[in-house]
Amino acid sequence: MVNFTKTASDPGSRARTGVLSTAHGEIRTPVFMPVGTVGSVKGVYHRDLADDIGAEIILGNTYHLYLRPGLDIIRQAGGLHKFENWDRPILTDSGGFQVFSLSQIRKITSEGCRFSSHIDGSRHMFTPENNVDTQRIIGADIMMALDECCPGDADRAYASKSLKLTQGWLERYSKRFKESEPLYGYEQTFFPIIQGCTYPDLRVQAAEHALEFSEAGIAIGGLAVGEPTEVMYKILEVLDPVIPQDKARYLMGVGTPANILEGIARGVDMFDCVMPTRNARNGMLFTWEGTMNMRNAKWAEDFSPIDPLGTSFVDHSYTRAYLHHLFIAGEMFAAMLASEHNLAFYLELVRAARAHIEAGDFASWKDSTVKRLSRKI
RNA sequence: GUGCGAUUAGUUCAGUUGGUAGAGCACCAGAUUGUGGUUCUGGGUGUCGUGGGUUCGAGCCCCACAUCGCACC
Repeated sequence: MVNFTKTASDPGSRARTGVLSTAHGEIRTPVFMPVGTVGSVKGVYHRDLADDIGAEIILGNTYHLYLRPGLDIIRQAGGLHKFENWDRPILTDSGGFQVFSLSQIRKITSEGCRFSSHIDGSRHMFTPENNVDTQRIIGADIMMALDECCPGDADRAYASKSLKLTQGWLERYSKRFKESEPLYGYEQTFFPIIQGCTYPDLRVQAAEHALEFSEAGIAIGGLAVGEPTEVMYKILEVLDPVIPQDKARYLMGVGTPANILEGIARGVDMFDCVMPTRNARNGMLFTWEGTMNMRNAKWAEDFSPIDPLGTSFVDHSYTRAYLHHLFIAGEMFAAMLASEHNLAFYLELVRAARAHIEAGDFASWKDSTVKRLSRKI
């Protein structure tokens, strides 16, 4: 049985620690989940993901995996865990966000969403029912409900209409989930998603509805999609008292190191974001002292370690000058080293947060840390 | 040795009837939030080969020289 247990709370904030138990192992929260869209965390060995970085769970994406390699291949492989050789937990996003962000041609109705593939233009449709079936085939430990991600600047009428659609889909998704079985002999759970855009009353209504379908956890979607950061924090504060303490809270797609600490301070347990890996490929490193753009000429003759405070082996095995050279030369090794560093930093960040929550001094630590993290060096 | 062509940003090259120069790439910066190994934004970094001449004014016209390329002897 997939379940969440709260283990400690911080006296100065809403932060808490917990354990989410799944068939593929326990996840200690707060946690950051590296994104592995198409069955790979880009540029990182699974060995390093587990042992060097310390990832306890990674993501896969239903939209991408459905289009390529396709469900037949994944079923033949025995599920995504076996296919990509990862024996720790996996969470799959439903693909609702990708239909929103990637597909040029899409039509959303109460039945589901029609879209055309960004790969070959072929036409497809996701319904709540076939989305459950698809995530059963992928075999994720945690499946995500199909939802419509509302733009951050949507007006109230649109946000309200969109929310109703998401809620109708959720009811059908939950029904199909209960009526279906796992394919590979281990239990799966699913998280409903709270939408409602930037409107507090819609968010509360959305949370109350979604909680009816929540098992171990619940997700907060539709944030960090164009609205100001303060608005996102405000929504988290509105939702915190509405969600019971025994549900894991997953803030989807967020974010910067500062966003994560502020999210933890507002009761969030789980995060995922492409930022550590995508920005790594563009030469940006996150460190305890701030961000570094490794493409900048100032690193050309800096023969000190990549990050003296870093926990990854790459931080101490290679110099800044070398990494700078690799980026300027366009070497794929540059993206690999930077991705390894950034993910190791993100995981160290949430490990440190857990330690400070357990020590009871998270709030003050968070305030001083956020300032350091936001600098440019 | 002779003839022809070329010489403009780091590089490859544009540059109108003469009005003190632009583009791609590179380079230098910035962005990136449920990932299309992307993408986007901003920045011109110059002794127009050298020295003379014509002209109110020359990257452009004239002369000489230098260097490179091609062809011929």
